[in-house]
Amino acid sequence: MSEQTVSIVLVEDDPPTRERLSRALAGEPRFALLAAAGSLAEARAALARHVPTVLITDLRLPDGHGTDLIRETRQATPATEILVISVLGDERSVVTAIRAGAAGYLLKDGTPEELVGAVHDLLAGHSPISAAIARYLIRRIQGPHEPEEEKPQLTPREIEILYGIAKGFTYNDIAEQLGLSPHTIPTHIKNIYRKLEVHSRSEAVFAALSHRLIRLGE
Amino acid sequence: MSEQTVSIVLVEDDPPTRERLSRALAGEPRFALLAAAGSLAEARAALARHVPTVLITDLRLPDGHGTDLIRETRQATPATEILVISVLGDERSVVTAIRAGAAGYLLKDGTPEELVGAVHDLLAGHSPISAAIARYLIRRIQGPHEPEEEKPQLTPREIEILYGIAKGFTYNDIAEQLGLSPHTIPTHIKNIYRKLEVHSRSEAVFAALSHRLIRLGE
DNA sequence: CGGCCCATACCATATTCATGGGATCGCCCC
DNA sequence: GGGGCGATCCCATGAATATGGTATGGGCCG
Repeated sequence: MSEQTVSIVLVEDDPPTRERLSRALAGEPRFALLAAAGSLAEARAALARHVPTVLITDLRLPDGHGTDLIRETRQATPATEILVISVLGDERSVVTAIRAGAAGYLLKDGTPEELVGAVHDLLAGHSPISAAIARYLIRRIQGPHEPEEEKPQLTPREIEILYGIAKGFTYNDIAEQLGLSPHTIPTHIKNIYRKLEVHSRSEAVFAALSHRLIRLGE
Repeated sequence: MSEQTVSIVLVEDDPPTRERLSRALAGEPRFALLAAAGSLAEARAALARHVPTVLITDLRLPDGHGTDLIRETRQATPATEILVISVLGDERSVVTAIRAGAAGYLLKDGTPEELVGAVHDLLAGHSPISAAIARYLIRRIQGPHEPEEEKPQLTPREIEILYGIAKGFTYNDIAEQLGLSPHTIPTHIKNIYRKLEVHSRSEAVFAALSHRLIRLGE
């Protein structure tokens, strides 16, 4: 990727841990630790002076939350890769931090080698993630464990008509598009209403989208 | 988690690689390699006989695709943890495999220790993921890089009314709910139509959902 | 073959909507 | 202080909708 120096800003409130992480980073000659902050304020001050290649930050800080720092850094210097190192392994923390712009997330139980490796991963465009964390991401990707809820099933024709309704067409428009008699449309719509348990076009659109019977997309 | 034996089925078409992985797993006394299959057919036969604790599989197989195996196994024996080991690092393969039910995904360049560690991670309910793979997941979580498309912006009042429409309420219903005069509703709706460039209630609901002005959820 | 469901077609009526007007009252900003 | 805009209110009319019927033909399946 490059033989150049990798500048790093480290944010970690616990002094012994901060020391430990600093030493771990110092083990790699190419790494230049620009600053080691112990609070959000210190971190902001450091980031105002330096633009690091990598930002390594804790989430729980004495004067605020690391996700704010992540968001700010993403805004100010999007090229900076952000690695979270935290003891917080709950889903909310993880997802929030990643949404804020973190590219990696390690739990605090790693070895020095793992930390150095993680930074290298980041520079290679990869995303070092502790296995315990990754499970959350996997679950997110797999989607909300659909309990195969019995969705009210509509016939293909009814689906077509629903799309017509969603697009705001009138009965006559729909009839013309589908090559039907205008008198046929109300019957289909009546059936749709019954199946979806609704009583108006707009409610039907909303319900159909909720049940994923039709999809968004213009 | 347990001191019991961990039964494993391995699926990998390349004989030397299969040998290498088998040996890596054999290094752990608690692991019992039930079968080492070289094709989808062999894998299915093995899984018909055994129900392993962990299934380790390649994606590209001579007689089909590993994701099918993953899907089948998820269906048949949901308790089996599934680990993908593949050279395929593209986003499609990764996401498809995970959606199919894989709980871990390693690239094929790992050390024997990493493979054994990954299996232990799986048993602990974690998700071992190669850093190169994880970047895709992160990006998915971070959401479709919103191009900050200027969505037509509605006033809070208009949003409220839109929800009313989506739920199928009539003008009078909405007016009553919001404590407004029934005569006020049409005016708001006219404004909504203008902003969304639509001409009916149902189309407005559809457009509003497309633009994420209102959200699904009953 | 008889039954069930989908798709189709038609009629009638009361309700609701869409849309054109016009109008008042705050609030913010230049 | 004037202009813009959001929010509110009111009226009127024609168009579209919701909803109750009834009815026919074509598949599919036991």
